[in-house]
Amino acid sequence: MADLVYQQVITDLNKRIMANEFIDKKLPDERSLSEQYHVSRSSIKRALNVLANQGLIFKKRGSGTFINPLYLKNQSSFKYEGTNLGITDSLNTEGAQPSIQLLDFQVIPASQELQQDLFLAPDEFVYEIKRLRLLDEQPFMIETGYIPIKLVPELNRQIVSGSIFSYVQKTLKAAVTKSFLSISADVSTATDQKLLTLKATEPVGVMGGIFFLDDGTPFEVSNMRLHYKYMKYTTFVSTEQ
Amino acid sequence: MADLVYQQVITDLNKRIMANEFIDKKLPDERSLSEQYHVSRSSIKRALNVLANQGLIFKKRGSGTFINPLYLKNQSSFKYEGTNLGITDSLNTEGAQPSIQLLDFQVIPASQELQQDLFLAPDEFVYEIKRLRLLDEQPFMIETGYIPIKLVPELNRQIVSGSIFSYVQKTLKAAVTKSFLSISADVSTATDQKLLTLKATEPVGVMGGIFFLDDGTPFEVSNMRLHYKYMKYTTFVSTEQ
DNA sequence: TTTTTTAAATGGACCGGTGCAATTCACGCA
DNA sequence: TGCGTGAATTGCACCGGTCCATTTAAAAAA
Repeated sequence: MADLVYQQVITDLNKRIMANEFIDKKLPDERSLSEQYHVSRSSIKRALNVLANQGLIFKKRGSGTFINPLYLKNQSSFKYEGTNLGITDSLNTEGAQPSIQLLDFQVIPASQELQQDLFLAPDEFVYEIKRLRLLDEQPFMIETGYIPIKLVPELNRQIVSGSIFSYVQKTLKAAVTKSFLSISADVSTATDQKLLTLKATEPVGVMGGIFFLDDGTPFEVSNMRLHYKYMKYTTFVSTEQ
Repeated sequence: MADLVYQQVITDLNKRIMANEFIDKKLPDERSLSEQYHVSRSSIKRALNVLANQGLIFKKRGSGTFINPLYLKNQSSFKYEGTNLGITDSLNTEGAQPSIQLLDFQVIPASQELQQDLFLAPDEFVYEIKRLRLLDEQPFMIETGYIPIKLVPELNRQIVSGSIFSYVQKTLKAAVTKSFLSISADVSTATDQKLLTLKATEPVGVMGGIFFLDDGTPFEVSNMRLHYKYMKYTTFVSTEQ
């Protein structure tokens, strides 16, 4: 992935953990790891912190560092798939073929709320992009996105029918790596039902997000309505910091 | 909160940011902050990293550190409330009066799935606790929790009618600080509709979680069905680490 | 004036260290 | 046998430094 020291340690520890090398569920102490890997203890700590934030290990002062047993026996319903922006560009498709159907594409003046969220002046314009996302022909998500035209002036129907994020990464050389995300549920509308092939009683999952570029520029406001069986957001939460 | 150096820096920077002290949305550089606060640059970096992970600031190498504008103008629909376990013990009640109604409380053998998730032997027992949570008399959540009896042998109806987590914190002196969390949506069942006063077409939000003690001991498996208007999970996500 | 080059500013990675706090464990005493 | 007590183990906070990559700005050249 990268040539950074602490990331190499992460990668290697991950391998060793998954290979069940630490039978007693206990990792070597930080000082030993520092010697084993020939890196400073700081770098070891950094690597371990990342793993702890992912819920893969637990650290206990005075006692040691231990592997989260639930990570090994992940035949359970819990399968944490690492950080993702909640966006389907980085979706774990698991063999299914993702596709996109463009519903609508136009340029409109930014509403007041969009002005705030995308940090725009009152007279600026945004693309409004409505898309239907499918997995193996099965529609699962209606996505309405708003992107300032000034950020990507040359957007067109063809680009928008593919992955916008990867297009941006190539042309602007700026990755979309951060987002505010809000997750809720809602009654399905007639449109939802038609597009997502839902029964009247079946709901949608709603994910709203503001996506940012590396440098903090708000890039897109997105509203996603998902077939309720396809929305499953999993995460590891820690109140410590 | 604590007497830790980097946390003091976080607290103070937070204040200064909210007080709009940095009019140009730019923070002093790390080396200056290090001098101002009379702490090492490492500690400054640590503090800034926390703030960056919360989405409050963005760092740009070679350029500086900038405040996320959306944090100041938070009159928008986005109001990020910091890390929480998704549990209502730490709920932002905002004036509303939370209460609990105990629906059911018994001891049962751990199912196979519970054995895995709570790391139990086949012959161990768990409490099954069904509770209805309300805000100002309005029921909003049906919660079914499973806790190994060996962890809290002296649990009773009275304790369970209040906050289990704060009871644990007092008696075991071990806080519940981490959780796997899974968020989805579902059609409401007849029971949901009755208890949460939902119409037949209205859905529930579903939050499933495994909660851990500080030391990594799986403490509780919880399944929560929420009135869909009360489920709103917000978070800041970054793919970098 | 415009372009190119150079230097300064600024965050990132990493090191190797000090002292401390929580836990564990062995040893000695009762 | 059981219970302290103290030493060893282990992670935590923090320091202050080196060198580097990226960005911006100033200086020099065209």
